[in-house]
Amino acid sequence: MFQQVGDGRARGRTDAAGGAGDENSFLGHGLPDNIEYVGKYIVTRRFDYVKKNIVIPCARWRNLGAMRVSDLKETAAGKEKPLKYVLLAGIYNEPRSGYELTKWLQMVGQHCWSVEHSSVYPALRELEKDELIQSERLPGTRGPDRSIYSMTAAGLDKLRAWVANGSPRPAIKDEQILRVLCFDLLPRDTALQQIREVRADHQVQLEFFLARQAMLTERQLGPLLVARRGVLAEQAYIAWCDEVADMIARRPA
Amino acid sequence: MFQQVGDGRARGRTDAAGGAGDENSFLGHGLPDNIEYVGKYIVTRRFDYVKKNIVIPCARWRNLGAMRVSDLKETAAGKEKPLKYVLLAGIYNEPRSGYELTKWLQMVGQHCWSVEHSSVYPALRELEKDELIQSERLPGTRGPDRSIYSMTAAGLDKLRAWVANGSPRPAIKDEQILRVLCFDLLPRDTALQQIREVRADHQVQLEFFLARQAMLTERQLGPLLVARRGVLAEQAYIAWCDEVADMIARRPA
DNA sequence: TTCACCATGTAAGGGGTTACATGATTGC
DNA sequence: GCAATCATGTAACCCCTTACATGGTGAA
Repeated sequence: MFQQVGDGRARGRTDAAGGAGDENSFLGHGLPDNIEYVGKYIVTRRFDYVKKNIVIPCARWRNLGAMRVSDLKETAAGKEKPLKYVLLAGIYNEPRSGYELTKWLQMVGQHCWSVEHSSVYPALRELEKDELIQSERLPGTRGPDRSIYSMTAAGLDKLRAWVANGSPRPAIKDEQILRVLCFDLLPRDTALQQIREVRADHQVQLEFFLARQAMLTERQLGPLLVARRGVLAEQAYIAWCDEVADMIARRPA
Repeated sequence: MFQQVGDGRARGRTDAAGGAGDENSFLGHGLPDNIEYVGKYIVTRRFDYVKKNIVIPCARWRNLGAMRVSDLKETAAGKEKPLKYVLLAGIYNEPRSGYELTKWLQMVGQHCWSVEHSSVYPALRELEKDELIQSERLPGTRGPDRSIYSMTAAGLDKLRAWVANGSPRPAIKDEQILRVLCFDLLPRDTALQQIREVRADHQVQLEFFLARQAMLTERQLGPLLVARRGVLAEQAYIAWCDEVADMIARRPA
């Protein structure tokens, strides 16, 4: 019940602290409350090994190391990769084909989770294999037939559990901000023109989200709020572009 | 000069259209203007193979296929992975160690390019090997010595060329927006509490960027504008959270 | 003495993109 | 008939995260 790590370097204790009576004690220390996924016992030697799903407060365990954090992984049960939940969310709002999900993510989902079609189709097949979604073959309005996916009861439960959880912070990769960081490397006019082009691109995005917002009512609260996020995010980006342009324009060179 | 693809399925022409006189013609068609990186000749059979760096307008080339788009890759010369430019940008603004760059990206660069330290150190070594940066060993103020990296002339040129280019659109992964999309799966109070927690987290971020903005002047225009982006982005996120909370609160269930 | 932080590294693996592939249908 | 879009798929590979690793310093 207490697995020894087989790398020959383990120097810690390997005896079990187990037994029914001391389920909450480990080598004399009480287990901290904020441990979320615990199989039976925890030993780790570094605070920074332990993030996000499993939190252990500090190096109190430092010299006890024999078991690895990764041994706990299996206890974080039923965790799917994020894309699967993204697809479940898309299907929940409206039964969709793989093609439609891809388009939806690339248009509407621009600002939350954009992926290529080559990731979507395999993920859908896995979801169907796990019976979280089901498919129906329908003739295409134009073009070939497509498989329309819809939720199952199990899928709905899974999605609900995911929605109830907290999110990690948004992960953003935006090279443009870093280019602006180095704008003093460029002649003023080059910089100005670049930021104008960026602004124009976000203006197009903004208009898309505004149009989408206008199509929706409070009856479709979820999609409306997602569109609102698009509007607010693009407006903020455009406002920033304007500030950048102003500041650059006032610059001497 | 016109490479035949060796998969046995190539059915196209393999004769060169080359020669000094017809540099801009190919099999009777003029090359479109919007091709950015062209080695010598292009044949492709799908529009959607061709993205971002190389743009070919349509299936006009469809039945000419013999060469693959990937054969063009080497012509997009000197392209490094984005992280390297990110690090160059960080070092350009101020000589920094790997540890400092990691911290900088995780704090200041939250909203543009956050990475773990295990990606940073190898990338720095590659940059140094290519002589785009140089390092100096300095005693740590507290803790062990560290390698402080600074730009070389070659690195500065490389960075300037990158800054002058356009950026791809920001890539964002934000699960929270998709959770909101499905908020009607949750009891109203659960949803409200979740969005309040998210708001609080972004409030903390906002205050960080406000403090940083207050530290900077127009003398350090780049860093100031990056901080401004943080402020505007977080304000927009908080405004969205408030709208979400309002809408959810007015909801019946 | 413990805790938190400083500072740097390697190995494995995951999740995603890119390139490659096919072929039907509608619109100009 | 060319162009664009609909619709789905596979294989290779890349970048980054996660986990694992070491060890010094300063504050309570």
